[in-house]
Amino acid sequence: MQKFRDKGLKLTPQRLAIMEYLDGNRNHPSADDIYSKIRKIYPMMSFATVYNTLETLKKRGDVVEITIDPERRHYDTDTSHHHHLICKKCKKIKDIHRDFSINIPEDQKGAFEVLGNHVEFYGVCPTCNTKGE
Amino acid sequence: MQKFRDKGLKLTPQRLAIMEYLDGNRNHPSADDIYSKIRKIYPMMSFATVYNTLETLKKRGDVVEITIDPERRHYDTDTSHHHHLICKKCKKIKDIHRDFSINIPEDQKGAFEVLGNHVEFYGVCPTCNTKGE
DNA sequence: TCTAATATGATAATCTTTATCTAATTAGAA
DNA sequence: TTCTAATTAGATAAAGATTATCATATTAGA
Ligand SMILES: [Mn+2]
Ligand SMILES: [Mn+2]
Ligand SMILES: [Zn+2]
Ligand SMILES: [Zn+2]
Repeated sequence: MQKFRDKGLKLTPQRLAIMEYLDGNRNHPSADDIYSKIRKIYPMMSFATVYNTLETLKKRGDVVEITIDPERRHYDTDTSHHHHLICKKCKKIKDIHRDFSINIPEDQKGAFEVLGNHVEFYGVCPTCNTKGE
Repeated sequence: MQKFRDKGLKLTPQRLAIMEYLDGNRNHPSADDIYSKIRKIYPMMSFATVYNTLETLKKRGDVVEITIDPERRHYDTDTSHHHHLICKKCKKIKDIHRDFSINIPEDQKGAFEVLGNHVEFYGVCPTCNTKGE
């Protein structure tokens, strides 16, 4: 938490609430997840502030945006290089920590400058599999 | 094209225009790409019909939805298993045909039923790299 | 030709995300 | 502690993408 007290980042109650919520959170929440949860405790929280803060944290590299759910964006506080497993039914996102050594064949890469990769595994989580039938 | 003339799919001029546009298209167009292009020739085309048709084609398995651009959904007529390379600047999407044998380590998979995977490579395409500087 | 089933498209509605702008707050200097 | 410049919050509007409604038009067959 203290790691935010620098680079001219002003600390406000709202930011602190968001950062506290995110700290150690491995659920890849959406903006709405964050807003809904926090407003219960801090009803003065605004949606705009959630987006503003996420934008700020993203720029600082404290949070990374995940494009894996077509419905909405999710945010990850684990900024290390890793991959994800998403449940097609409940959209729960799980981390996959493993360094797959995948590289694009030279003939397909051409002059494209490849900066990174992300593997999305998809399927059905144990919970949904049980409930389903 | 003739492959659509079955399973009770009614052929309308609008659908034919969309299918013709998609046939062999490797650009992973968005709904808007499709709509914008087609309306020049068929001004009677409606956005709703584009979405309706994409939904129909998706259900039939003739088209697959791609979640790689947080701004909008893209559609792929190549339904074989393959991966993508996206330019962070212009959002151009390129196919990567290669079967990476990636599997989730057992200890991380647990009881999760994994149905597939998709690798997203990202970087900067030659065009954007040149223009950029 | 007739008809049942299906599709179109105008329109409204919903949702997510971004933009604007003023009042309030923060951090740091004095 | 007080003051002030810079930043932030949040109400609100706006923008975009996608979905829902539903009356009208069209299609595929009988
Ligand atoms: Mn993660
Ligand atoms: Mn493709
Ligand atoms: Zn699930
Ligand atoms: Zn590019």
